[in-house]
Amino acid sequence: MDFRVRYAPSPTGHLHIGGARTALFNYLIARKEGGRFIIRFEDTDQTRHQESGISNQLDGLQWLGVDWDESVDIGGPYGPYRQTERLHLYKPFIEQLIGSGDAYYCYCSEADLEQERAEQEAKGLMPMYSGKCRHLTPEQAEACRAEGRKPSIRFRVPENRTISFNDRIREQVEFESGGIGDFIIVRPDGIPTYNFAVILDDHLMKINLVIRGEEHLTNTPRQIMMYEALGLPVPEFAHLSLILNQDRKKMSKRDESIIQFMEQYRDLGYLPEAVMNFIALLGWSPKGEEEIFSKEELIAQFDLSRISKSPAVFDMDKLNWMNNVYIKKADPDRIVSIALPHLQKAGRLSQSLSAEQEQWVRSLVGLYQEQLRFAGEIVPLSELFFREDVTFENEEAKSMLSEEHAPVVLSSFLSQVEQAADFTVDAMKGIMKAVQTETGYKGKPLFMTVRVALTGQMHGPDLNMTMYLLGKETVMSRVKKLL
RNA sequence: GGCCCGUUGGUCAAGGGGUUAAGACACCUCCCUUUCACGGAGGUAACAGGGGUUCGAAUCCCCUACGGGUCACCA
Repeated sequence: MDFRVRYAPSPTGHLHIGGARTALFNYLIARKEGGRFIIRFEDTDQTRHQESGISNQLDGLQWLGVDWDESVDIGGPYGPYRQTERLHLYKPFIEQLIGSGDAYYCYCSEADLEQERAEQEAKGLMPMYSGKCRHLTPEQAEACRAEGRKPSIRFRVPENRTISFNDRIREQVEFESGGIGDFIIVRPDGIPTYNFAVILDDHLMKINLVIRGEEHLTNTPRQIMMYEALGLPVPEFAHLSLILNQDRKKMSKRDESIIQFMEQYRDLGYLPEAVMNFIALLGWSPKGEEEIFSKEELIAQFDLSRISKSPAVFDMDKLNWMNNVYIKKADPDRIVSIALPHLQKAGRLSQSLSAEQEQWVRSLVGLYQEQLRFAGEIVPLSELFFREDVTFENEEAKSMLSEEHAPVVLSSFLSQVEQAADFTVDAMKGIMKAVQTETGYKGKPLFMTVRVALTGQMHGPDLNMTMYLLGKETVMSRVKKLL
């Protein structure tokens, strides 16, 4: 039998970390097992649906490096791939359930239900549908219709049933049907609810393993009861634990302690392969000690049995470290192309660059490539190249220039720079060497003096490259101001 | 509150009856370097608590605590 898994998001917004991980795990297992990965959209809630949600999800996954075999854009043998286009497919199943008595019409209005809930809560009971429309006589039903009430359809939850299933991650899980009230499967407007549509779609699309978030765990017994009432085979389930924020709370959409959407990572200059690698490690751990994996390696290594039951806290520090690992290894031109827009957006560079400027940017980004945690970080890191005047970062830096050797070193340095025939990176070495021979200073007194004079900082990237990138004019004017 | 799931260093985590309880991030120290970053070498730091079972429990069972999920005409 073909191995088929799916990611079934609701198209309400951007691709979230949790969704990305669910999609990724489905994708990895599909590729590993030589199965098919399907993306289907659960858009039955008309009030929340956003048209852009579909492309947000797909674009986010594409950026991450996850591809799919069947979905709304490329079609497939079991389409359509959005629920609102599948409404006609659900009809026979609804009729079957009504016919067998496993589902019934319920004429309660939302106001009725709300009142019922309020009464239950007042009595200290937990809200659960009472089942009062279960045994409506034809006359009562007729009366309701005469009042203009439009019925929803509820699933009749069997009494005294224990529903147990073997979750691939959580192992044996059991629920009692007594704790589950009859739930709505079709809204009065004829559109099925998620819990109902999802089982039909999974069945119709021949999904045999459902990998999804833990928030669906308690939906599972409902779904199993429906599969059974319909006489359909029940797929396997694997429920992934949640991803928590750094306060160990479930990430809420408004949570600002964590960057939650793929789009934001892309915009900040994270590398998709790093983000994929990192997300894969959220709740899954490889066999050995290696943690850096290409997509191909992830596919080869991935294994459902190594998924953790406990929730994972999203650790931004580690993501940053991992992204830096990938940036260091990346082709410099690629990092330039990601970093450049950040510099332009910050107003450091104009939108169109001369060939010379382009070369300059290449060197600039190259200077910082080893330490960038994400490409956007180039803006704060390279600040010293863009400001008008040198400002000293602290008193210690300033005092470097009041030492007695400072004027000696600087005036020698200035004349060497003035005389320099060319101002290439290699030429810088010669200049510093000449200053050394002329003044007799070397090491820290020499280099630190020049560094502080040019940048105002005691720490910074390679000095030769810094001088070269500053350019002859800037170097001279910065030194002159200090003499 | 009922039901369900979880709990190994600050974080991710390995381990599944006998281990000096891995490894990674972060942090600290040292080395490299004019400095920073990178890199390298070390270091601090954990089985939520209590009962069992067992010759022996981080590993198995029960209870408690804590965290989370869910109880919708949301997915």
